[in-house]
Amino acid sequence: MSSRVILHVDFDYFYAQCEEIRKPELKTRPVCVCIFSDRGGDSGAIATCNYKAREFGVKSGMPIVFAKRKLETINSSFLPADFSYYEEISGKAMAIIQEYGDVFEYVGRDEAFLDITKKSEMSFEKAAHIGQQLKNKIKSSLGISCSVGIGPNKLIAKICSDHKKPDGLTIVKPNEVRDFLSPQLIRTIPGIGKKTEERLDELGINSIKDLESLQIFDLNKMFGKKNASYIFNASRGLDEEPVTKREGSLQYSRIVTLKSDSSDFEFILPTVLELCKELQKIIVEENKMFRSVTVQLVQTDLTSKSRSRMLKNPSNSLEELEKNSKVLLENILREQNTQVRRIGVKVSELSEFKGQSSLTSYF
DNA sequence: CCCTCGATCAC
DNA sequence: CCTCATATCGAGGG
Repeated sequence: MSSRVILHVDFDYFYAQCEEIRKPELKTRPVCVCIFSDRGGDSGAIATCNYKAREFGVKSGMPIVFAKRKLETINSSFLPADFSYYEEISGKAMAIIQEYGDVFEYVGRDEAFLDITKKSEMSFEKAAHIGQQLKNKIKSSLGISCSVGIGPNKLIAKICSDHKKPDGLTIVKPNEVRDFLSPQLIRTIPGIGKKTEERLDELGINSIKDLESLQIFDLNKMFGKKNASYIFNASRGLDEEPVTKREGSLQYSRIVTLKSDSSDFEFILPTVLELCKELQKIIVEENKMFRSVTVQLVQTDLTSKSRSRMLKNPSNSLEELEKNSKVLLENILREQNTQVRRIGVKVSELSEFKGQSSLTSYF
C-alpha cells in the first residue's frame, strides 16, 4: 500500500494582492483588477478583486460595468491588469515553493502542487509544519499571503486549499477524508462546474454524500465514461494523479474582442494576422513547431465556433500560419449568419523544432 | 486510428 | 454586459 502526502498552494486574490503590495494604501478599499477589452470605455471583465470588493458582491469574471455599479458609492480602485508584473512575483514565489517538495507541479500563475511524501516522512504533522513554513516564507520574502491544503492526493489537497481562504492552512488525513467531503457541495470538487452541478441538481444531488450514492452506470450515461469514473472516484476522495513536473504547453492561443461586431472579412483579417504574428513569435521563442491551426470566434450572442486544419508537416513559419488562418477565416465567415464579437487563433499539435529537412536531404 | 468541432472547466 | 488561456472529452465522420 503506497500512500502520499500532497500539498496545494493557492495565492490569495493574487492579481489584486500584487497591486496592494506596490501600493499599500489600496488595502483599505475595494480593488478590482480589470481586463479591458478593445471596445473602449468600461467594456471588459474583472480578473480578480480583493476581499473588500467581494463584500460588495464583486466576483471575478463579472463585467466591469456591473462591478462599478456595485461599488458606485464606495471609494474603490479599478486597475488594468499588469500581467508581466504578476508574472514576476509569481516566478519568485514559485522558486521558493519548489524548494519545499520532492516534486513540484506548476499549475498557473497563482497555483502549484508539491509532492511532500518524502520531505514529510509520511507524517501529516510534519506536513502541516512544512505548510506553515512555506506560508511564512512567502509572506516574509514577498508579502504575499496564500492558502495551503494538504491531503493524501491532489484532489483533497486542492479542495483543502480552497476550504479556508484567505491565509488558510487545511490538513485532511486519509482517515478524515470521508467526513471532510460528505457534507460539502458537489461544486467543491474541481471539474464539477456550473453545467454538471445543474444536471445533478435536477436529480436532487447536492452534497458529495448524495453524489456518492449514484451508480457508476448512471454516471456513465450522463457524463461519459471518463468523466463518470472521475466523479465516482472523486466523490469518495480517491485520486491517483501523480504530481508531475510540467513541461511546455500543448497549445498556444490568442483571442481578442473586435472594436465592433462585424462579419466582414476585410475588417477582421488584420486582427487575425496580428494574432498570428504573436503566436508565431512564441512558437519560435519556445523552439516549437505547430501542425494544427484553429480559428475560433465568439458571436454576438456569445456562442462560439471554431474551424481547424492539420498541416501536412510541422511548421514554425509565419507565412504558413497566416495562410491557413486566412483560409479558415474565409470558411468560417462564409457560414456565418450572426456577427462576430471576438476572434482568436490557436496553434496546437506542437513538437520540438527540427531544422528544415526533406526526405532527399538524407541522401 | 486520425481528424474536426463543440462543450466544459476554470483561470 | 460578457476577458483570456489551456486542457480534456466525446460524438461524428472518415
